[in-house]
Amino acid sequence: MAVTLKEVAALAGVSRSAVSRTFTKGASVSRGTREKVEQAAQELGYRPNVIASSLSTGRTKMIGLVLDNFRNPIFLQVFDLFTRGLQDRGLRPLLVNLTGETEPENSVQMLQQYSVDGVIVASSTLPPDFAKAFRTAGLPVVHAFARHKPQPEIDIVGIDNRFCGRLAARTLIARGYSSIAFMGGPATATSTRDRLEGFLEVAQATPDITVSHSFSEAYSFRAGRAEMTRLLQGPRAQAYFCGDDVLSIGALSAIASAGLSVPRDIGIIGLNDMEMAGWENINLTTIHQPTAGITTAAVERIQALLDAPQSPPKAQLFDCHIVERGTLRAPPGNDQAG
Amino acid sequence: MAVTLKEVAALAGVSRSAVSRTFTKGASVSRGTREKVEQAAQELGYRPNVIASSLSTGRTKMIGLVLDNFRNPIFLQVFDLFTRGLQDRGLRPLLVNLTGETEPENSVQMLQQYSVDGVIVASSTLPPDFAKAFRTAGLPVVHAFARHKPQPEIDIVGIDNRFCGRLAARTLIARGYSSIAFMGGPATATSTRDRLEGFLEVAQATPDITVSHSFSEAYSFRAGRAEMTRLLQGPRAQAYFCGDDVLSIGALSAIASAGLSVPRDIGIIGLNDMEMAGWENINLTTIHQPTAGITTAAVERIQALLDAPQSPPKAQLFDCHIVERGTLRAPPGNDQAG
DNA sequence: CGAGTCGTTGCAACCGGTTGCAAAAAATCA
DNA sequence: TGATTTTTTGCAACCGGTTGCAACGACTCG
Repeated sequence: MAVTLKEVAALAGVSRSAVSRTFTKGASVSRGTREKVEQAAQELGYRPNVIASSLSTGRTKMIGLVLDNFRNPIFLQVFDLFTRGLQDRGLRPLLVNLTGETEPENSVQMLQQYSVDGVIVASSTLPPDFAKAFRTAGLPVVHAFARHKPQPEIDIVGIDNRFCGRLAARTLIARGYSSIAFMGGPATATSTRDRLEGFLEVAQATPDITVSHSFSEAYSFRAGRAEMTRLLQGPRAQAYFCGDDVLSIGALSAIASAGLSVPRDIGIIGLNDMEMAGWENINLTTIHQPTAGITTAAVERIQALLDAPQSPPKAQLFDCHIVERGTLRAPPGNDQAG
Repeated sequence: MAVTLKEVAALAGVSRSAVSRTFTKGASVSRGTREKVEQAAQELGYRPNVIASSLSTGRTKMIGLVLDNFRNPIFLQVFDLFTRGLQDRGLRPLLVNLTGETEPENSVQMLQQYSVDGVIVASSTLPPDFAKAFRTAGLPVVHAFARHKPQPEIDIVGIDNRFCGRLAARTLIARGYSSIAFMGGPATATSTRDRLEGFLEVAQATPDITVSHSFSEAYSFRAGRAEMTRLLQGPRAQAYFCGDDVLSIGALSAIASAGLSVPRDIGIIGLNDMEMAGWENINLTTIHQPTAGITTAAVERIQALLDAPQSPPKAQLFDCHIVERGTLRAPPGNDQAG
């Protein structure tokens, strides 16, 4: 159906090699030949077939994009950033939806069958070994939103979740909350475990602070609402660090349903700073995760790996900071003028 | 790097054809040969390379998935459904992010270069001709969330937006609102234009009803909030049909910021029934769009087209219905018991 | 036991490109 | 101008598979 190199060669009156060379940059073609070929190609509407050329070159310019979270709206943005970032560099995302799957083997085989040049795993919940399976199979891989490790076995880019946990605890304590809690995502998620660790580290090192924690079933509204509803039935903390924004929003709705008010009765701080957190009817104080920086870095890193597959893995960490909105009370001694 | 057919053939002591045939269902191989080959393949960890085989078979099992909206959370669900639907049928989504792009040519060429077997365009805002470009180029295509047409030139699956407009108008009128308005998405979106038409059709045909309309800049929270803020500065309608849920949520936040209450002061009805609409702190009355049904139908249709590329295009329409929540007042004469 | 069937197998060509190599053509130099 | 170097070009093999075809062997049947 599509026009092939052979037809172009015939029309231009040159060999197939000549046509191939005009479309391979850096190859040696004379001005005259190039013009004849370009003319013929133009006329026939010829475009070289990437798939066919990949057989000899070993490059498909396809990148496997592996995702396992399609519930959290933040991933829509992640999606957008990844697909555009790849496209802008002439790479094509071949998608793998991992929902429910935890064994890497299937994905590895599938992506190998399609000869992708590399793989980006975007998930904060997958176990650290997951991405390693791609590397073991010989595929360049970078794990975005990964758990931090000083000497990683594969390339990772993300945030320091323990730091975020500490930041949250310090912030709550500085606001004068003396009874604080962490309401995490799923107990199995590495991101949640790390955030908890950092949170406890600071809380337990500070005198006169009561700290507790619990987990939700998923990083989702429903899970957050359910967990906060449950928490409100017992003795409650003064402020909660929720493992994620969407979880926070679920918690906020549970609090509202219980007839309580934020930040008057309870303080909430989230993590991610997703777009919704800034919506006026949500107005969530949260820790900003630089999604754009992370995705860009991941794309750049995978591209670098294509050229130098053997370069030693490194970890790239991005800074997080508090975005002040309306779900925490002001620091004590701070006159709430206005 | 990866194991090839040749190596398996060598280890099994058979010809390359024999190996190929054991992995091609329907091909003729004796029991003995098959066993030898399977044994060898197992041992080496061989998987046939789809890319290579596509050269002869003309099938890559890749489907181009073309999207242009990465702001509206409903598309995260659409994404999930499409990628899983395709995967479940052994197809692979190759993603095209169309943000900002309106010319189909680039996407057509790109997807042709990758020899995708078919294309799914998922957008309610693209002009009807967009998807046609793929068909013209010889690629099977189905347009999901497309504008309805009785005799389409390409396969479409979606909802009847004019019907939804009429349904919204009838609902508002039945609730006793006498001054109603449509707050649409972008004026260029076909979905918005059609919803408006249906809305006006009913409103104008009903005596003693005042009707008006306006457009937002995009299907987004910010656009909805901005437009409703603007509307509240003039004489306002009693109830608004917003072109989309996320737009409705923006409108709700503007209304709250203005110190007004829903549904007491203003009624709102949305469209989509995205997950968030059901969140207790949003609780939006809306028209349900059967996203799952649409995506499933689109995937099934594209698969059918792979086998019968010449089958005449058809339009598949899905029914919509009202989901009653808390942003419209009860019908008049209906005692609000409870 | 020989002829006729039928399922199995390998050869070789092909899918749409790329690329090493050697021959041909063009450019450079003496 | 002829010899030498450099550039351009086509041939042919290859990337990893598939498939038409003819040869082969086993099996059936008369």
